[in-house]
Amino acid sequence: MRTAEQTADGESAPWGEVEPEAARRLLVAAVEAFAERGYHATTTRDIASRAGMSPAALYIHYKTKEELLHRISRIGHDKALEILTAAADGGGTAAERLAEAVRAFVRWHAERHTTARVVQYELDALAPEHRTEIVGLRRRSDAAVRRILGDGVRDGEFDVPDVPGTTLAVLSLCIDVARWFNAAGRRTPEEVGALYADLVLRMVSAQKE
Amino acid sequence: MRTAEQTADGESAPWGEVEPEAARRLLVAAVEAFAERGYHATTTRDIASRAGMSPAALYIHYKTKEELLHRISRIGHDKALEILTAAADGGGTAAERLAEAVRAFVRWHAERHTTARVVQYELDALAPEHRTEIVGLRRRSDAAVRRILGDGVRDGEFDVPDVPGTTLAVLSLCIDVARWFNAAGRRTPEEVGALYADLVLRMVSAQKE
DNA sequence: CCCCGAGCTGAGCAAGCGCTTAGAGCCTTG
DNA sequence: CAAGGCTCTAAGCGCTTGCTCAGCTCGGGG
Repeated sequence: MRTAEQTADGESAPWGEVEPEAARRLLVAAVEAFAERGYHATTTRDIASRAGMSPAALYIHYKTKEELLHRISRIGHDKALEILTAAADGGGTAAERLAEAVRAFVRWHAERHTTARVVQYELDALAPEHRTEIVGLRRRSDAAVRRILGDGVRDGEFDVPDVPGTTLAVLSLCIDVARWFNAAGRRTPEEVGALYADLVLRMVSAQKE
Repeated sequence: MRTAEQTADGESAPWGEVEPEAARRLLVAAVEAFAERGYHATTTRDIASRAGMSPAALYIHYKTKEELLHRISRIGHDKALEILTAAADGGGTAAERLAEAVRAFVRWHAERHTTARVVQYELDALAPEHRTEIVGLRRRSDAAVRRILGDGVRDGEFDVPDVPGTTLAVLSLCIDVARWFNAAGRRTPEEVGALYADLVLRMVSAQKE
């Protein structure tokens, strides 16, 4: 039986897997604080007070401030990898799968840009052993996109002279959405996802003649 | 007569305009430290010792640690704006000017990725009045690229349904180079610049039929 | 020869940091 | 109702932070 992990529409809630509730409140508070000020500029007192608790309460649920960051980074990277492998393994032509990968990945970076900012820009603040773990997940994300491009080239759908370089560029374009996306701005996450899927398809498509 | 501002080949040296020499040494040390660990995680003691001085020496040349960041950010943004306006105002077709803008802008982000990382990712650490000044420079950079795209659409060279959105995507793609570029990696700044110029041209080119 | 201002250092201050500890409150179990 | 365990708080420890200040050094002008 699932509880907090699932919402009515069946989509997984952002931090449903974090239990108990006090630990989740602290983690959500940490995501907001890290995204706003950065990991190093955020104090444990700030996190605790956002969660409505005393500074000491944090250490009942997490050993260190870095463990909080690691949990956030791990969950976020799992989600990112899930989105990209789902698109890579999905049905359809390489173009359809690439468009879906970019659309969904960008949508996640825009919709959850608070989380994504921490996930993408605080890697250096992780302890060495945690960083190598996360880097492994990132390599698998890279492989998923590279596979789609490779399939498209093989099937003659795409014209991509430099597959690794283009993979890097596509992922880079999507990731940077977390930096500039503003929830109060004019574009919705869906609109940005659609725009970016179109731009990426243009980057890789074989020219008609 | 120019001195430290110019090298033998006529290209401007990175921090030539910073005088006297001790102030420049401190600034270069700060760029390295900020890029490696981030502004908030860098101590004034670290900056001073990298420059071979005592912590107190920093405050003879700069009022605060934030003033150092502001000077770095200002010089970096001036350079970025100069690169983009030079390309926008240069001769040739819109496609040639866009390719040159991306090539030069990416090359700068790769070659000087230490500086670029501080310039692009430490905006939030600036004091409010310094931030608004820098945001103004960034808007002018945005306008330079938008102008090239607008010219290309007007002349029928480009097919760009969403000019502001595509401007954002092009700049975003270039800026993110500072995050992932590794000087020890396989690609040279020139190679990345050429690859990215090609990818961006594909994004905006009218399809042949 | 002495003085002087500029550049720099050693020592250190007040504030804030991550984290610990002793114990209070309260829910569960028998 | 008593015992035990879990969650949380108030207080604070040891340390580091950005920054200050009295004084040392040293090249150039009277």
